Amino acid sequence: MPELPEVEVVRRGLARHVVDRTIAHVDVAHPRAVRRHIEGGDDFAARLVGRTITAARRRGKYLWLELGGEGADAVLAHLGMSGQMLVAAPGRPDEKHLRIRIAFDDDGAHPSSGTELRFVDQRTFGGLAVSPGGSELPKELAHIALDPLDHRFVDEEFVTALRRRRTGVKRALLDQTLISGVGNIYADESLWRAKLHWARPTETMTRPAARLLLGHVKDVLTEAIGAGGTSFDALYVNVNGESGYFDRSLAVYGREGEPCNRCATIVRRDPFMNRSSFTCPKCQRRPRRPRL
DNA sequence: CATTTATCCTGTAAGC
DNA sequence: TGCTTACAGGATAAAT
Repeated sequence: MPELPEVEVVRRGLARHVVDRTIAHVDVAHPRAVRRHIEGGDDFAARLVGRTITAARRRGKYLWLELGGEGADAVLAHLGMSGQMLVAAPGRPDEKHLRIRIAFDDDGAHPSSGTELRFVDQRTFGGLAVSPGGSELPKELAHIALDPLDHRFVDEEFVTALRRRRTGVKRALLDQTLISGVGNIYADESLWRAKLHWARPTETMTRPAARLLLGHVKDVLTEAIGAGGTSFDALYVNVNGESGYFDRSLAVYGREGEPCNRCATIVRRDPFMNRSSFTCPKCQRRPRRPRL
């Protein structure tokens, strides 16, 4: 599932393969993939043709491709649960869930000349849209907090904001308006490293405890990027179709019934927000007054 | 206003 | 074997 590390790996692939290339054709095969582009698929395509991609950027789980020329618009993308950005040879057979195809007008100078960009998305929670230019950050992302790997992220502001919340610590980690980029997998991994239960009320966390948690969040995200991301359900791949291998380093996520790496206690799974939370019941004590 | 819940979607796997 | 059901979960609209 694409969280910050997976999106960052994809962003790096896009920076390598499509930046400095000019768009020649755009085919929208499924309207749902551009549902956030209010003007529709035809307008989406028309706005891209002839534009040159000048940069690939990311905040949290969002990424965007900056477009040169008038307007300085951007193609804003979210991978949702199963979105893939694939760099493919044009002759390769279409993927079953191919949603958008972007072809380029290459003169042979770019190392990736001749390839096309495909947005493939099985569960259709992801999508692309053109975001009007004029600001450094696409305006649709104004409510998305800085992610913890952004150099502008201020640790002490996060610590203060976290402790001001009146909710469970995992809910807070998943709140993209508080800290962006963390999803279910890395939330569980960070909490395990910090020895915190997901239902721990944020208001009971000390500042040092919050700092330690944040440090673990940064560590796990950084390590996962280094491993090429987590391909737990094989729906996540990089732009070349390759899986990441951080799943081998997961301590609790998806390990129900297996022994904790620290104390060998059996990892348990709890229902949480229409999904699951994985914890070691010994390392991560359930609070007396849990906030679900 | 702050917080929580329901909803979107499809493929896989478990259960009967 | 074949059908039904549960599950995966990010973002957001709607509800509390």
